[in-house]
Amino acid sequence: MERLRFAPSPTGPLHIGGLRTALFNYLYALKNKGQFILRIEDTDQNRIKKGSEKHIVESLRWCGITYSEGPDKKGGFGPYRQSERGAIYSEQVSTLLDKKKAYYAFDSSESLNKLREEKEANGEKFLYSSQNRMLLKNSLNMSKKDVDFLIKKKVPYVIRLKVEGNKTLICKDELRNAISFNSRDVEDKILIKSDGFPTYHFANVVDDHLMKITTVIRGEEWLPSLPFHSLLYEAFNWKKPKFLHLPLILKPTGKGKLSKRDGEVEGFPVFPIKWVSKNKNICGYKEKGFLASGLINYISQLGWSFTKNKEIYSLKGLIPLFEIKSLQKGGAKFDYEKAKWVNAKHIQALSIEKLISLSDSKIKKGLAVFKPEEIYEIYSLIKERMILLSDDHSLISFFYKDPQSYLASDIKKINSPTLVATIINLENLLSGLDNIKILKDSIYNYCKDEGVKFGHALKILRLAIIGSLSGPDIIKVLELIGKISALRRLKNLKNFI
RNA sequence: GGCCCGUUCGUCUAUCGGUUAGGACCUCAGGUUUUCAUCCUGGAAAGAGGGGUUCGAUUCCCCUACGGGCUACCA
Repeated sequence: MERLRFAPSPTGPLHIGGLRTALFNYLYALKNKGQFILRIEDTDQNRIKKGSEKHIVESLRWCGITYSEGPDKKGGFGPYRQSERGAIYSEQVSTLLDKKKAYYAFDSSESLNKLREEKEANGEKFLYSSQNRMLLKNSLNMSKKDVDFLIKKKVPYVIRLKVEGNKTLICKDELRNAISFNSRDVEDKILIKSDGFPTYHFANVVDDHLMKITTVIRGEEWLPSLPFHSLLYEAFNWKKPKFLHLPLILKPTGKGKLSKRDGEVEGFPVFPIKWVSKNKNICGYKEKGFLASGLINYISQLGWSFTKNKEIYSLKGLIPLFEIKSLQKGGAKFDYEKAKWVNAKHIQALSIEKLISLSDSKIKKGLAVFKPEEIYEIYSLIKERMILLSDDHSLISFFYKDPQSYLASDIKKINSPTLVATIINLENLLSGLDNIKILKDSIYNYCKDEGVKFGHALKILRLAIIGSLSGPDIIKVLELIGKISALRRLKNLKNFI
């Protein structure tokens, strides 16, 4: 059985790159009737940000990406937070030490940094690797007695993997096939840090093995670590999972991959749901007015493709379609316009009842003066114009609130020497009307008689009623708000000009 | 700099050696709706460059260019 995992670090909010990784793991697991689990990789105590784990969990929940095991769920392979698995890592690293596949290193990070700088100044490169590990301060070139002495004296140390030099390593990526590296370029990376915590590399490999992960789907930024991870599996003599590295999601403009900071700059969200930290409150897709299904649908197509000339799918609908071979290798630029278009399609697929239930309390309060069937009518009118759920504010408020002002450019568009006269005529027409249902015909006939363009008359009416030159069917709006409100609004416009 | 990955319309993508290189977003032009929008029709728009292999290359190989990632006791 396939077992997939999403393994984020709680160093900040989950962003849409991470969400897509989670999504593809989820899709692949479900497509193969396997399991999808969540594991929190909190091995860097310094970078943990409070609230991150909660943000990750709630984002996934909002999106409907469910996992069967995780920090907040029981499972047979827990705990699911790496910070709670310390004993496991100590035990595992000691087997590596016993097998002489790993060694103690006593070099301080300061001394190594200095070495790196010196080498770089000469245009050279420093690697803690087979090339020069014998020149450094580690258990490979010390007697056991000296090593024990240093450890006993509590001299800080790390544990590194011993990587054999000058071997060709062929690693397999499910998307790119064989990738070859030379092991001399692979560092003896740290397995256990001096604070006793494992590094990402070590904890990740140990946990994937112990949690029986069969396929690892992660971002392309991990591709350079693949040879190291492979070597680690080999050092343990463990069976490797399949690896698949997803193309990165790129910034819409400029260079590089999309990062957590881009949203604020580019004017679109980068988090599924809002992120609240100390004195900041950053809006997410949910708050922006996206449907979870719309967001998921859009990001699923970054690095994958809309198949069969159909582009709108629910999360569930995506599952049977998911296939590794239909994944893209190159990075994909994020396109907010298209994301909105996809979202609009998802809104259009909603029932009116559902749409009504999704509106916030402010709107519900404003609409309280209307009868239920009228409210239904209002939402039917605006639904097709909605791109974001939050568009309801601008689309609905004029039903219960008179326009407060008009754009000078709009006034200019309707202005003519006969403007005031036309407004007065419209007022008269309206007030003399017994049945508002025949309003449209009355205006039409009036226009015909007076030689006024029907479109022009309706423009004036629209500006007066909703305060804008574009909006839903103005006749229907007028029927809903009633004669009294309409007359008041016409008067307001007349007074304004 | 080193190592690795990638490259089809502006953007997301289809194409499993032979196609008028298809679709979607965006955009432009028409049309329907006696108003707005929806919607419909149509247009513009691409194989980075150079070498091979082949009867034939967007597709396979090599080189170059460009883009990206990694290069921490961060993930």
